Amino acid sequence: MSYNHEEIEKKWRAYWAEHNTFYCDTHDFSKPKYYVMDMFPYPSGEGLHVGHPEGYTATDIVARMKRMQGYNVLHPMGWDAFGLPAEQFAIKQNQHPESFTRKNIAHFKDQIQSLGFSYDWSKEIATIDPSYYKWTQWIFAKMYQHDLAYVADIPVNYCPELGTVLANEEVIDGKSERGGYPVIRIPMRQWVLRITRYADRLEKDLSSLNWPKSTIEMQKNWIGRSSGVEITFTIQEHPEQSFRVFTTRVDTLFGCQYCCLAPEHPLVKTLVTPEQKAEVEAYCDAAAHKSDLSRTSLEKDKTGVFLGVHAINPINGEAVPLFVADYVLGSYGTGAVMAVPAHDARDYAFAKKYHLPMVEVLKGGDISKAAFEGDGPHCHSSFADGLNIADAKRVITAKLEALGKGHEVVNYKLRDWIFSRQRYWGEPIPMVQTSDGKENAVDEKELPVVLPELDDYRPNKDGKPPLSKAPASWLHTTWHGESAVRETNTMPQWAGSSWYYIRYIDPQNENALADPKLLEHWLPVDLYIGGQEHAVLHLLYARFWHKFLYDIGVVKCKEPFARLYHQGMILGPNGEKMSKSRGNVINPDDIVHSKGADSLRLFEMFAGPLSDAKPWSTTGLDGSYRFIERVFRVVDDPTFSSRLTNENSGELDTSYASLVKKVTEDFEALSFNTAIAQMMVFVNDCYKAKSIYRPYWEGFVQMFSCLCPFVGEEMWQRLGHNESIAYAPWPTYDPAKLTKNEVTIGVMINGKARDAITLAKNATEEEALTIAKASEKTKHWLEGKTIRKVIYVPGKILNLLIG
RNA sequence: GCCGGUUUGGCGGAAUGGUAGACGCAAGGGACUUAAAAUCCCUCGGGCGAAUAACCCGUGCCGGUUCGAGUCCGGCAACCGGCACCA
Repeated sequence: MSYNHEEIEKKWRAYWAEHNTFYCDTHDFSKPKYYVMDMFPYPSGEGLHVGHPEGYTATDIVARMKRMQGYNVLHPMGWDAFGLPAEQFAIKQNQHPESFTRKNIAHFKDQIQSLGFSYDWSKEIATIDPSYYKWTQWIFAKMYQHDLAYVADIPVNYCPELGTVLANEEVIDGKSERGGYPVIRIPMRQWVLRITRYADRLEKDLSSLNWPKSTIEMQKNWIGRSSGVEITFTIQEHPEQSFRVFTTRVDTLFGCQYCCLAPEHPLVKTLVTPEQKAEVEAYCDAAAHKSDLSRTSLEKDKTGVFLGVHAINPINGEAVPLFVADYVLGSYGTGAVMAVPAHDARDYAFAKKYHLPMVEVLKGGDISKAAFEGDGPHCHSSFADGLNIADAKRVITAKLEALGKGHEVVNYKLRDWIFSRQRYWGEPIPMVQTSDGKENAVDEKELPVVLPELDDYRPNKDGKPPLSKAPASWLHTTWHGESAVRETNTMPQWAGSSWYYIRYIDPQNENALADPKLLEHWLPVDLYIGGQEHAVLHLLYARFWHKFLYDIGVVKCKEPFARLYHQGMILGPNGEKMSKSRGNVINPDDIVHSKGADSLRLFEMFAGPLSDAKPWSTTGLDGSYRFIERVFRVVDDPTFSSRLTNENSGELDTSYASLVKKVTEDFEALSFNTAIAQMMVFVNDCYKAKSIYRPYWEGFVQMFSCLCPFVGEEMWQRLGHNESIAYAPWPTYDPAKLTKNEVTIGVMINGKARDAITLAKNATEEEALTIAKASEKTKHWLEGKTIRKVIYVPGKILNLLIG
């Protein structure tokens, strides 16, 4: 009998299911809690990808270790099940997207269970369950009541050919991803969430998180906090009129040569002179029809039109021309800027194009060649002359404040979140419009607003949502006795994933998102692993909802995910991203069948650091399989198992202590590849040893079972245990066994490694020197030389400087 | 352009500032076998060499700090990811 992965995996999968091995009693507060979760998958028709098991294995290892360490571990899984592919499938096949989605979920679940993850399936949730989206809708309704949701006419990507609105991700270079038809921007009624109200907290609280630096930076950049000064300019020709600009470089105010309004700025229409009117209107019309993309793809070409009026610079009373220019964004700051050609690259380009003057107000560059954006002493700046940027900002701001013409402000790049989609397969937005045109949130007791069945899931040609064709019995309802019409927009896919970590804690609760006591105990999530592609959107949206729930007292902590980690991609064997078109896709089912789930898990963890992209390697997978066989042989093959003894000869003491220490630390640090390397070292040592102390081998099997749970359980049973290995107490080690009395250290001569000596760990410098001098190699190097200096670091190095 | 990350043998990768290359893959050799597979053991950065003798070179490139740098500091390059007229 040898290692038969199929038989072993089948046996233990059934055992875990039958014994409910991984059930987590969330009400049991007697043990410390550990909440570890994965980003839940979208159950596509394609089935599981080999990338999925990577992150899932990582969380599973940690979950298993924590269980053995005595934690009450919550390790759930669920389904992010609304989404476009199911809707498109439904349109094509003219059947409800739910049946397709449920089938995919069943397939995903079977695949995931074949991989031996220790999920507590009693916590399983799907975002498409009405019992789940009831609470997604509840959160939206609460947000509306707290003035965080509003309706606005927002330009959307509309594709006339397809007759539908598209998400930004579905628009590539101004054309629809499917079909390649032109996409235009037209305003449409949309629900919007006021995430901007949370911009400061979303930024500030990033510092409290144990998250990858890159992700924190991405979120910071996305939020885009920027502090500067708002300055009021009055119009020379209409002294009663004024506008405000935002600048981060108030120190250059004396260099302002013109000002620009965005085409959307309300003053454009009212200020423009009759002579300029035609040209300005044509310019603004053109800008309005440009998509964001084509407006920004113009990049270097800065254009604008003079409005015929002038603005007065409050710092020196100078009148400067006022333009409309589409390089100024209507949606950021005040929608107006002061232009300092000498010290801003964009203003420089614009001034060059229209032959506008420029004045250098800060020395250090050459403005005949380019704008100078560095620091230096100011000039042509009156009382700010000679000051650097920071000091000039201070004195000029103070002056503006004294004049009542300026004050410090903070701006954010972050925009409000367009939350509605003109699609069928999403959560209905729980709003109704009464005949007075007012928007009203559906009462909690009326939730959920269940998606109605439709005859036809296609979007309307006019871009109206599919739900507008819902039966009248659904569309027409009442609100507090008044007749009302239901909202037909649905929520984006991000909605359900913005709070699912809360629902896992208490998934059956019918009266609340979850029991408050449980929430207080279990949140935040201790470890959250998923792809970096969610670094901004999902992770920012979830933080936003969490902070809102904090504000209304639902959760007690400020952040949902204390520790976050991103797994790297599994690349094809050729080192390229896996894709059907490249023909380098590896199917996990094939691997589970040929080499077993344990081999797949072990390989993916051993291939390299968790966060790195790693190429698939068939020979590497074979290596993992061989290692499992090598391990299994110790209990399975009598020539090895006969070496297991109950008496400790001591020969594996150091190796075992190193193993336990290293594996415990590395698992905690998610450094699985090095933990596995140490396990291999230990197994190699066991192979060489005359006898293997049984408790050491059992400790090894426990740690190994976190990686390879099927074969781990099998070995545990063969070692004589009747209970699952999952709750066996985590191995400990005697630190004294780690400190060998003798160590080998390097001997350096003038900083170059020349020799190695073995000596007592705590040997003195004199002793080390004596031993080194007795060594042939060192003796050779010292011949005829004088030792000028000795650097001795006990246990590390002996460096002799000679001359 | 800006912000992050990466760069170490034939390959994946190890190295609290202390003998670079752990562990694995591939390759080569040996044992076992009638033979093969499997398994077990050994070798395996480059150069010079008969050598598992000695020496020299070596962690993308150029400099610096240090007794000592893959690791710290300054500059540069290439690649990957994100953002991109945000005033």
